[in-house]
Amino acid sequence: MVNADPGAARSRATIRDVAARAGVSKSLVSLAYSAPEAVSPQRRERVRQAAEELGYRPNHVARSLNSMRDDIVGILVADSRNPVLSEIVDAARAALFETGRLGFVLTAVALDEDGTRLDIDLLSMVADLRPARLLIVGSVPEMRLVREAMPDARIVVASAIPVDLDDAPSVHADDAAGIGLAVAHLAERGHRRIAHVGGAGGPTAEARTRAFDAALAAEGLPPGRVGLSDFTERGGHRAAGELLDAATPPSALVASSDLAAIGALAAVRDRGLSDRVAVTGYDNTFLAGLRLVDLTSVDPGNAEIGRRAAELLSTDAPAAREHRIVPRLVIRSSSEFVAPTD
Amino acid sequence: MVNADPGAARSRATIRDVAARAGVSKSLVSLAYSAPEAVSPQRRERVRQAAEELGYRPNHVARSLNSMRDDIVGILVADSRNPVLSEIVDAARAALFETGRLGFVLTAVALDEDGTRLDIDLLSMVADLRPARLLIVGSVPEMRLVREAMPDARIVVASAIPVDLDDAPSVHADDAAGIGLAVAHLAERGHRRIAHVGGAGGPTAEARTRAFDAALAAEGLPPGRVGLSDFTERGGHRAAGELLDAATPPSALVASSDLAAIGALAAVRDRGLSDRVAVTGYDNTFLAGLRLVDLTSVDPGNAEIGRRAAELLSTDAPAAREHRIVPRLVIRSSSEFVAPTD
DNA sequence: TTGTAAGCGTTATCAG
DNA sequence: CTGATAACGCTTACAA
Repeated sequence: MVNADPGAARSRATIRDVAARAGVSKSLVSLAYSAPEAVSPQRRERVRQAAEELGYRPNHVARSLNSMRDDIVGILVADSRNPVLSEIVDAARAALFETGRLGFVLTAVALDEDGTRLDIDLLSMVADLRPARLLIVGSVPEMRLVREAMPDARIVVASAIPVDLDDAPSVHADDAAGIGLAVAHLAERGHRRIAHVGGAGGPTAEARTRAFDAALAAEGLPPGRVGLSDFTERGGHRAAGELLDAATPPSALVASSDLAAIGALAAVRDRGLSDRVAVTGYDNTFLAGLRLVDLTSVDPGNAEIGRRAAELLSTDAPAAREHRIVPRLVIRSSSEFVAPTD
Repeated sequence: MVNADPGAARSRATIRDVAARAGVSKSLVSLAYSAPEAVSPQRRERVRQAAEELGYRPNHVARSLNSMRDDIVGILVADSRNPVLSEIVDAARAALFETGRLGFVLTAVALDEDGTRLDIDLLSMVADLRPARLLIVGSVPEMRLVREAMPDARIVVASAIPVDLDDAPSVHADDAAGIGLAVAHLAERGHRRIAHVGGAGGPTAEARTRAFDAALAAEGLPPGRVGLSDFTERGGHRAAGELLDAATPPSALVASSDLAAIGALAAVRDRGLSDRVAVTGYDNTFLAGLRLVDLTSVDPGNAEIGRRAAELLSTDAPAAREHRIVPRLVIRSSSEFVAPTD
């Protein structure tokens, strides 16, 4: 049998193979990886070389089996197709990589007949890997279950309010400030009848609507109408249509998302009101930057949210419960013009 | 010490706890999961009940440590932000779920200073989980390394041509047919000077360009110009601009992606040529369906690609090397009108 | 049909 | 600094 040949790399080399080749014990090899400074330089080098020759890589699974791992961090993302969340994830991954950690991203949310549910199987697999740190990106449902599955992990939530998870710091954009920027910008351009397209689709939407009301008041403007819309293009189109067809239509629309804003833009265009009705979006996704769209949008600073979250995750120090990132407004042609005087 | 109390669920229940509670041995519990029919109904029920009471879930990591797992399948996606790939992944996951398998998605590709590279650490972690089956979605670089890391796994490639992986079946859209649909549609509308926006950005782009040339010939049309563009909006905008500013501009543009088409649409609009120059996209992503865009696009049938891939993955039977999914054309206003006569 | 024992690859403990 | 030895949670021959 060929298998009898010890040199026949049947499959991956193990720590034993490395030890044998380097002429040391298994434990020394293990040490050489986990606490290099505790091993004499000569031996360390021999181990390194043996490992290289054999193409050895430590088995993550075996490691996770008997100790919590601080070198891997789980990233649970609520919706893998949401570009906002993707940006945050990418930034966080890059930052984690800097600290020498391996971030693996899993979409642990499944679409159920009635809404979204946490995929318990996937969650338990993540838990089995025993990551010492976990990043939750977006509004993952049933966060309590996450904590139960990983009672000892440090958890940070990005771009969502932690629910049932009162020990997890969160990093998110300051939506009130963001909406405020949009409203102030429009007011500055002379708009006085500003309406909101949004308010539906979850707590984030509701918070943005409240921020809208507050921002109008802060600018000394009369209360604005709200066309109820979720974050979708269809919703924005419908809501904007209703607002524009009213007796006294607004001259500017502040939408709760870029998609809703794009729907609103279509409604505006359909009525021949382009360059008469301003529109602003939210999130400054790549959509806003498309030449065909060219939408003024609030940039929540997703990359910074990701970085800050990674930072909070990497430390062991206690952290403030809430971290607000300051948004900025990216002005494009959808709102550049001055409000027409009635 | 509280720990002395065996009932104090320190953390997750293990197979031992279940065995103790059910009054059987560990192995029987294991058997009850892996080969239920080999265990007497009474014992099986007792095990089931004990497991439920303790909230026991098998530890995936421990399982993977000593046997290849056919219940989990790894999904390697080339670019988590590509909506086309996301659709395929979602469809595949749903189909895998039907077969009782757990599909976990990992983006194993990292952006390097020079291009994309496979994230070897992540790949080896996937390999450590020992999935019996692996789905590669999109053009993952260095596929050879994937095979090396998992020599015994069944691999299927979706939406990409397997490179260095001659034993893996692939499922992808029939791009030649797709481009053919777009060209035929335009020809039918009276267009005779049709140009292509694309050709750059990888083998897929090149294949689409060849298909474009062939399609023109098939329609009996003269060869068309190619404005070199990658899949991005910026690329499409630039390339379309050049084509439109030529001495004899085309009356229709066939783009290699929706994004490139959207860039082209902007170039068309900027020149006041809307409703005079038709544009078609490729992939029929949600972008094409936005009212503001309303782009005719080739739908490659991503959901079906995902389903077929999952199907091929789930069986053990040898499969044909290449599976082509038939695309269809979704006609929208960007190309509905009849070509203006010169 | 059930139980015993030996791994899977690694880390932790604790004598040398 | 090194090297046995015992976990980690599970599967899987092999015995009973």
